[in-house]
Amino acid sequence: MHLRMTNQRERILQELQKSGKHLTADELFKRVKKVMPRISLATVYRNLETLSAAGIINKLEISGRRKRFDYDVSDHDHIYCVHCQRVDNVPLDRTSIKTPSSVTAHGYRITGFRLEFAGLCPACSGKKERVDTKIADE
Amino acid sequence: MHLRMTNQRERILQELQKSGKHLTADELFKRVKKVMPRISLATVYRNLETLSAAGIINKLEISGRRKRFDYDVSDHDHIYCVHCQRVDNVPLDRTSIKTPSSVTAHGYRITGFRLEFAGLCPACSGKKERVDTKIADE
DNA sequence: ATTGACGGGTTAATGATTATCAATTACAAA
DNA sequence: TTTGTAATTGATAATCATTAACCCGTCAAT
Repeated sequence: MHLRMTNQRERILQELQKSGKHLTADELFKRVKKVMPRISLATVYRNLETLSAAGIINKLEISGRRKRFDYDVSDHDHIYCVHCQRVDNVPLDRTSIKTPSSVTAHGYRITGFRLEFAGLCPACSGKKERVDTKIADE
Repeated sequence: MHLRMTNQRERILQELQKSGKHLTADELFKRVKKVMPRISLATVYRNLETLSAAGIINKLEISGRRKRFDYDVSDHDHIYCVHCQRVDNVPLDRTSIKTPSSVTAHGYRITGFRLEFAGLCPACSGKKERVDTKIADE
């Protein structure tokens, strides 16, 4: 099952790579639109789904609502800003995490895990001092 | 800042505790409705938000779309079934996870982390054999 | 040329959650 | 008690992200 590289599919992929960021479908749509004004948002969603299903890109489901997509498919974890929703990579030693035994996991057959850090990005950390109290009980 | 315990607020809390599960707003709504038929879904959403903001219950944002609420506010991680969405606790030693330094985390001020396991619950694991292939590339 | 699968664009629909708003209730001061 | 004020409720509309439906165009194999 190899997949056809259509113009829009390729452009979506290119823009994601070029950005070097973890973009939402909507953000990517805006970028691609600049170069392909007639592209549809549905096409972006469809192709992001197709591409991630094919393992070419990575679909991230971070806390909060919108999915983000990552050109980097290698194993790594993420950190997101609780204030501006920005997402960055966290190069971390994942080997420290021991998969719990089936017993402790109520008999589940474990297929994977996800580690995600939360915090304030440099920009938001600087701007807001009193956010700390709000973050504390979140 | 203490919060007023209204009838509906208390009942929502009670039902969540009684269930012993990780329920969605909607599931909880159905349960509470049996005993308070006039309660509104919005009231359930509002109070779950209020209660979790006050630290009385825990709001879980697991992969996927719907939020779930947990009566247990102690530090623990979760596992969810990729097939039926069920969520269970994972008693795990969280101390094994080292918070990355600010440097590796792009200068973030880290406030917390979330570890979440995915898998097939006993029920779904038994029923479906060929799900494995589907799960594999997800 | 014909067929048929695959994408694409447009638009409508869905599902979860949040916002709005008028009516009601709780509580504290008079 | 009465009254003023603010919080809370129920009903409903709105929002947001995502997906589905639909029809049309393109290209590759027949």
